[in-house]
Amino acid sequence: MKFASVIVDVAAMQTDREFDYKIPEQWQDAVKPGMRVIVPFGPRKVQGFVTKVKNDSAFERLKNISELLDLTPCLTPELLQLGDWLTEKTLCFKISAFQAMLPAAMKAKYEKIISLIGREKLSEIEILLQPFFEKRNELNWKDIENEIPISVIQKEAAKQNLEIIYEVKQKTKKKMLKYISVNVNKDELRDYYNSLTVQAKKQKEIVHFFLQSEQKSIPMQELLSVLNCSAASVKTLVKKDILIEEEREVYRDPYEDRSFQKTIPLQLNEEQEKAIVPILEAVNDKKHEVFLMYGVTGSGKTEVYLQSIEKVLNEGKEAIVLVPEISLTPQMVNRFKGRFGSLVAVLHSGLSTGEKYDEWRKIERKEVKVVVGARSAIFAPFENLGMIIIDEEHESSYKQEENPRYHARDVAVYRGNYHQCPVILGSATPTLESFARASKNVYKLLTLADRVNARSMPAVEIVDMREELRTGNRTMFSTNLIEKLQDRLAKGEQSVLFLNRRGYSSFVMCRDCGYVIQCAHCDISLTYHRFSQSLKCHYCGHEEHMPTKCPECESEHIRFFGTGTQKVEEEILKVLPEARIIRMDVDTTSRKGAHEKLLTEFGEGRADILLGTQMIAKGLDFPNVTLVGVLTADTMLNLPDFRASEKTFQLLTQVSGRAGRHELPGEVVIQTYTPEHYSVQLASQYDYNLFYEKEMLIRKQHSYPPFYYLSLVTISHPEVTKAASVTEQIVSFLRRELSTQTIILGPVASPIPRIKDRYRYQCMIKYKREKNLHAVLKKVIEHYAQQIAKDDLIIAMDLNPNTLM
DNA sequence: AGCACGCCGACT
DNA sequence: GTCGGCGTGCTC
Repeated sequence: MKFASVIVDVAAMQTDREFDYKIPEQWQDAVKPGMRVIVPFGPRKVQGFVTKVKNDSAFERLKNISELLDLTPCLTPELLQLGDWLTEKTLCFKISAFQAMLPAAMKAKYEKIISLIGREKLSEIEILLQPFFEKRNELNWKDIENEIPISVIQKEAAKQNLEIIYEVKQKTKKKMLKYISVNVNKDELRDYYNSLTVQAKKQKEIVHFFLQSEQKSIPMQELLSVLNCSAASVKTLVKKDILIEEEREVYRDPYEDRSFQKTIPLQLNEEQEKAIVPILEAVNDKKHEVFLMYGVTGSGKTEVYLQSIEKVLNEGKEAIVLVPEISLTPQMVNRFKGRFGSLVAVLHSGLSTGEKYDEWRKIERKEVKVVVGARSAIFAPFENLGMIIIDEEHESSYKQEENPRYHARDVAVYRGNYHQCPVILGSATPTLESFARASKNVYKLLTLADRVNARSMPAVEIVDMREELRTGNRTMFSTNLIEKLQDRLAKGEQSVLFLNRRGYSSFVMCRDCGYVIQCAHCDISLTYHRFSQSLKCHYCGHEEHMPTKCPECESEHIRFFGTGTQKVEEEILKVLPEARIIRMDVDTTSRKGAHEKLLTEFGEGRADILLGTQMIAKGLDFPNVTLVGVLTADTMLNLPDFRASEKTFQLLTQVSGRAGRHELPGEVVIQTYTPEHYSVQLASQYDYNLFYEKEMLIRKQHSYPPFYYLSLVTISHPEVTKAASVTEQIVSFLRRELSTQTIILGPVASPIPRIKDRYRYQCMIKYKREKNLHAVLKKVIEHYAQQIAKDDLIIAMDLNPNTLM
């Protein structure tokens, strides 16, 4: 008799442990750790992951596993182990860690069905229920839960008139297609063809098709349409065992109808050559090393990636490439598919659940060797990993902002160590954390200081918008920028205008009394949405009408402040009426494929100006772009975020890199209200090193990363006093438990003190070495487990948070 | 989490 | 005397 330890799909403190089950006889040899199963759990059935298979169990009254969902484990031994690590490092539930590693399609869906036990009993049951069973024997719980009191159903269930069935369903199935293939050899087939009479015309055609065809099998649909015959005649042949019918899995391929221009490795320049040598060495020596490839925009990092991967493939190994969601553009995909063709799987949020699942299946079945994808692609179930690349290493989207709050960079280092393979972090503006590690030789620094073909970085001009205002220019464009735009228009060159929306919202304010309209449930101002003429809250979704007069003073001078891309577009057209503008923001790119369409349009020169938000900051490479304008450089600087300067520097550098990437020289105009700020100044001079030094000093002064590690505990509750008092208790507990060198700040109200009618307090922990931190924080959660479950208390823990909001 | 069980007040 | 409210505890 064999037993399985199972982690069940119930994300809760009390169920966050293994439960043992008996493995039924027929699956004794089949069940392996890492497989998904369906198990009875209390009165219901849930999905679970087998973590161990063993010969005994300490528990006595064991139940049987109900169903086995996988033929091969979907979690490799490595991923199972990684699950333990994730659970410990991010303080999440084991089940959440497992689910984060798999495509959403593999998460179970639960259904509750009420089934009538015998038709003859229909008259016995509650009159209320009878009409529902008039035509059918089964009802979906969802359809009746609001129609009939639950007690009625429970009573009938107790009387054995009804049965409640708990079903576990898969979100997405494999896409199956019916295939027809030949079941006999060519000679037999020919004999059979000759034996057919003239009446069997269609059958003859079908057999003839297979006789002259190279392929042994063909999708049913295709066969029918090619020969214009009916399914009946095929069925006849299947019945006679000449043909055979089978279901086969097919992939939903999002790139099916696209062809990729095959590319060959480019000649590397001296710098690239110097950078790739240690990488190839590490591959050769099967050595785990982390490389920080610090390469200015346009220095040809991607070509180094491609040639490194080529080496890895030649060694018979696999590679993972992470790219930020936002720059996972077709341009980027093309570069990888162009070089490695069908060996590449692509994983990003633009794909449907089914498409993502299919790409993942290609990885699982080892049909691809390279994965290009966003954050979660770091969990690709490769078993022979030879390299992990994280492009744009500094991007904050590599950190998941929900449980498990992991950073893909940390997972990459873990996996690199497991597989003893190199990890490459690439960026033009590395995070201070990574650059500091490179300075201490923890990471190996590879530098690409020049752009390929020695093109110079575009000249950057900083425009002081306060000065503009003083000279009477009240528009959002400086005279300088308008002149340059006009110039490009005249020359037929293109411009990119970047509107920094982060940290900036279009709030509504009364010009008479200064009243700002806020959300009723959150302490945050509402955002004006022109499209629906309404005010929305970004945190809870609350929506209300745009008022015609101020709710405070009844003044009619109430209007919205702030700038959306729509507004900017209108403003440009006032000054440059002949300009053709493409606008890119969440509104214009929400439809599938819209993003790509707009970029293609711009690339083909069908517009003069590309106007957009964050999403145009990186990856774009258009030869005709010679001007980049940043409308508001400093909106982020005012956020309560210790990384504000770093993010501003990164963004300005990235955006500047969009201009003059080809023959035509580029120019950049940065508009700002704080031109003297070092992040603006140094970005304009492309001086990363000086920025690094300056920012490091400030981080040191304030005990922020990379000098200290950071953890943030956020406590929320519907009552202010409760939230505050619990935070107070937690802070004093932490002060007792943690070392004296550790800095514990709080309790303080969160930067956003209330979200969805919940008051938020936080406590910040700054530490250098704190061996027991994870255990201590876990103790905190355990201590409040009761209140979390019953009293609507939420304690959120973020180890190494990206933002302090 | 989601469900059953059980204890208490309000009702036929 | 029963119905239904929610607090408590368990799920292999």
